[in-house]
Amino acid sequence: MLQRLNRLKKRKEFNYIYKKGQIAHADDFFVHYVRAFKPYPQIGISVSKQVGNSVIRSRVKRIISEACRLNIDKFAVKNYVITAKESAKDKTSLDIEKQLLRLLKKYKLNRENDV
RNA sequence: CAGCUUGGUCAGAUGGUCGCAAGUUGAGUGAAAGCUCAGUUUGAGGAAAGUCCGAGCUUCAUAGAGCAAGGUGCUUGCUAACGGCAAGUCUAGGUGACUAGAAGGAAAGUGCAACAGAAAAUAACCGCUAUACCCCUGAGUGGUUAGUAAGGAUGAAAAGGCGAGGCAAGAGCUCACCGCGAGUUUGGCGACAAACUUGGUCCGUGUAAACCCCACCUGAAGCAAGGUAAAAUGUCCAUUAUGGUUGCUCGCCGGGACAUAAACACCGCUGGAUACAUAGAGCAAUUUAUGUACUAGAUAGAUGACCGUCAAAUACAGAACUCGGCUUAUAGACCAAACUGCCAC
RNA sequence: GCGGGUAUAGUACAUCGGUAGUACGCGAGCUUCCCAAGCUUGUGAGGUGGGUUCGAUUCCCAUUACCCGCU
Repeated sequence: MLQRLNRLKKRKEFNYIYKKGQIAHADDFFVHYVRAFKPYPQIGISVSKQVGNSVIRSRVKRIISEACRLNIDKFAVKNYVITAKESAKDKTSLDIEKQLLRLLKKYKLNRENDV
């Protein structure tokens, strides 16, 4: 699980990011991102009811969260909302982690690229 | 041995690495609230689900009156309470163990019973008969008359069934057997059962999961309840008003309602009608006594990821104030009891 | 989390327990040189599973899906 510091909390912040942010796509999820409010990256995770019942949703959320936690150093200092697609329910944590890293590279969200 | 019925138990374990939440101990920092680091303990189910019942708790009046509305409906018991559970009764199903049942009242009243059929509920349309009676006639063989529910294609349902006697023809008209009703006695706390007696006006069919009647029960809203702290602006109404308490009437209480903005910190928040074991009471549900055990409490919302071993690790599924039930979903494994069939002795 | 509602033809809606109807749509025909409009005609449905009843879309129970309200 992510540290408390790196979580997004307020509904307002989520709405702001949905409204103003840019979108990056991967196979099983997509990411809204926008400039940071704080000097460290913050991540919120959203899994809609279409993905499955509460057990499956919870599992998807944890896997994504775990992938983010292990790679939190590689995120550029921005705010992110990661939304899971319906296909994410059968994936393992390795798959998700691989996709996340590829996405960060592709959209130049690595920390080295941050200015 | 095979099949079947019922009841119950479990719901992956274990080691390592990296994490999350809460409590707690220590250290650091800070005026304080708190924050950071290190250690340690604990951390999701049998249904946590559906939200179908019941209760606690909170607010409204102290929970009040009447009407309306809704629920339940065999008996006895259990329970804080219940639409739940247990033990029985009756009916239906099964060879049986056993299973299922919203199972009061149709003679308080109203409604409905399509199509078909003579008729769907005060049964004479057809048929049968001509004893008695009346009319007519030469004569009954006739009837704008009388008797008659044995027969009549239907229908889910047709006026107790079947046989014999009887009759003009028929008919519980009479009789035997069966069914049904009433009474008495016996057994049972009771639902009810058994035996006996008696009833032919046994001539009010079905439907109450149609309205309804009877008996019993229900004040309303829900932790987004509610409390503590903090709390800006505008508009409207103002005691014959307005709002709340229930759908209506009464009664009761209070200054209130709406919009925008801001805020959402803490309490409520988890130890209780609690679970298990033993002993006593009871057929049982349950209960009494004693002992032992208890440590989820989040708030964008904690239980995860990876690797190894156990033949295999896989079902349904994730706490959000708390309990008691019901209903629904569910891989695999195990235990106990009973029944039926076959084989052997 | 709590409270409430709906499900009928491809679509929008009706229906007192007794063969489920209307409009638009879709198919065919007529009309026209052709199309549109018009006329005639046809097609096609009770969310799922039980129960009550002679009989259920309707009454009762369970279940599934969808919608609405309370921040």
